[in-house]
Amino acid sequence: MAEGSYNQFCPVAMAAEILCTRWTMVLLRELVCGSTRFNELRRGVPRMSPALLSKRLKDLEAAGIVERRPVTAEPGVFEYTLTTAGRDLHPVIIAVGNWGQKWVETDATLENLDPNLLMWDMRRNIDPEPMPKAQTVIQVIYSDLAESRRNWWLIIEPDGNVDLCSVDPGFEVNLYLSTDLRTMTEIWMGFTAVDKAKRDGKLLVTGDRGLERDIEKWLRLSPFAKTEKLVA
Amino acid sequence: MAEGSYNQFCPVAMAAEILCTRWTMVLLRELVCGSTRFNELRRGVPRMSPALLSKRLKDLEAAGIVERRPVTAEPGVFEYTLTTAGRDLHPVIIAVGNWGQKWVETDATLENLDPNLLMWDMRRNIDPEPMPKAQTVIQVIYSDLAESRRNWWLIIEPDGNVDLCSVDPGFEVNLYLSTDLRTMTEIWMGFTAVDKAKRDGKLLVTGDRGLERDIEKWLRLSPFAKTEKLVA
DNA sequence: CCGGATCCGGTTAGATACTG
DNA sequence: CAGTATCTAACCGGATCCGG
Repeated sequence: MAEGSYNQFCPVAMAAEILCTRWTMVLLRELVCGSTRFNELRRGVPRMSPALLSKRLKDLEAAGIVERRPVTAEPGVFEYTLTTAGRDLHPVIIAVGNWGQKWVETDATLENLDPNLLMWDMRRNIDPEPMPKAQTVIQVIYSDLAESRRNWWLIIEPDGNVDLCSVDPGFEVNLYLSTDLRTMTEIWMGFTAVDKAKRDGKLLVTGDRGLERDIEKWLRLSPFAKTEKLVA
Repeated sequence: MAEGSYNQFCPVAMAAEILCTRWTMVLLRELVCGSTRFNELRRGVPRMSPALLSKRLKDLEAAGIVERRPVTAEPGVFEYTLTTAGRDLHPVIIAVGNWGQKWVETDATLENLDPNLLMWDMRRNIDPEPMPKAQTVIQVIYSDLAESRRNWWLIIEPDGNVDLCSVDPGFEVNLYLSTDLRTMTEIWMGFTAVDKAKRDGKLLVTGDRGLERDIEKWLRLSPFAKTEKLVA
């Protein structure tokens, strides 16, 4: 009998033994979202110690959820990918996230503002389809933050790849979003509409008129933003 | 900022902070299944210490998932019931359980045999509808277990209420199920069919012919038994 | 009996630093 | 880049005890 076991044959308990240890669900979200490298995963779970991340990845591998493979082109570098069983956790993540969006208080959520996580999330959800077919640079300015976390650049390449920089890449900027971190997070979460933030003077959009007009097309919100919120 | 927080505004992380602490998912399963009293809950999570159960119930109450109310008829006795937010966790439990049924190895599951939990689960899933409209007593005999855990009686009252006894209640028995704990658990989990267990001589059913014939009607299996299993 | 609270020893997680 | 090592703090399990 395993050490940390609940000793219950019920599939909820058997699954919870694997899935409901500290950080595991958040780590799985990162994996489901497509992160594969150790340090890429670290960026998605910055408060998780590397030692624990390493242990959890081993546990998930032992559970048949994750596969660890050396990257042939880069010696000493490894890739963590979900197995079929791991990809099948998607409905679990969705169910947990939907419940959180619906029932966790907005105020509690907004106590955890983090520009790094927010920009990282925005980056991987940008839709390049409605963008110009040339390189496009969007600068986000959080006027309430200290210098080192204030300015962010999203660079959308013609091939649709999106890069994120926190230091000025030196390219011409096509669109500026000037706001504060809380407002941008509220928009991302679906708590506040882009139009309302603009009307309230909390979001200032300047630059290319086409990009500004299409902002609700290319700036995709959190996958859970559409879920109805039932508590304040 | 809360102590054990992941510090992530993502709804998966916010929900996981509440739901993915040790024992919580299993406790929620008990609540979803309808247990309301402290000691009734203990019976569903026997390996959880009462101190931790008490703490978790407080946490769930603070999270708006559980309501604790004194039972008016019985002073000093309390009832724990799910709020609307708590009942809305049903899809989460189902998603976790389905994943567990599909992907946790059968052998791992069957390392956690427990006649008490099994009978407790069977009790609350008996369907009285296809049963005779008189009191019906079913005795389950686990021939591989020690005396104290070998014999169990399920008593189905005419009104559909089902009682479970581990000491002989003295009633006339209408049907006997003689088997071993692993076989009965395999049947309950949907790993083995009743017919196959009978053919293999691992389950012996004697007594009322009508009850025997209808066994697959009134003996409802685990809610996850229908989920396809994809690993050995 | 019911509904916990208390104490103590072992395990787990966090912080930080360090290595190939 | 991809992790280990080490130390400390928090948490958990098990037993016991207590008031109504």
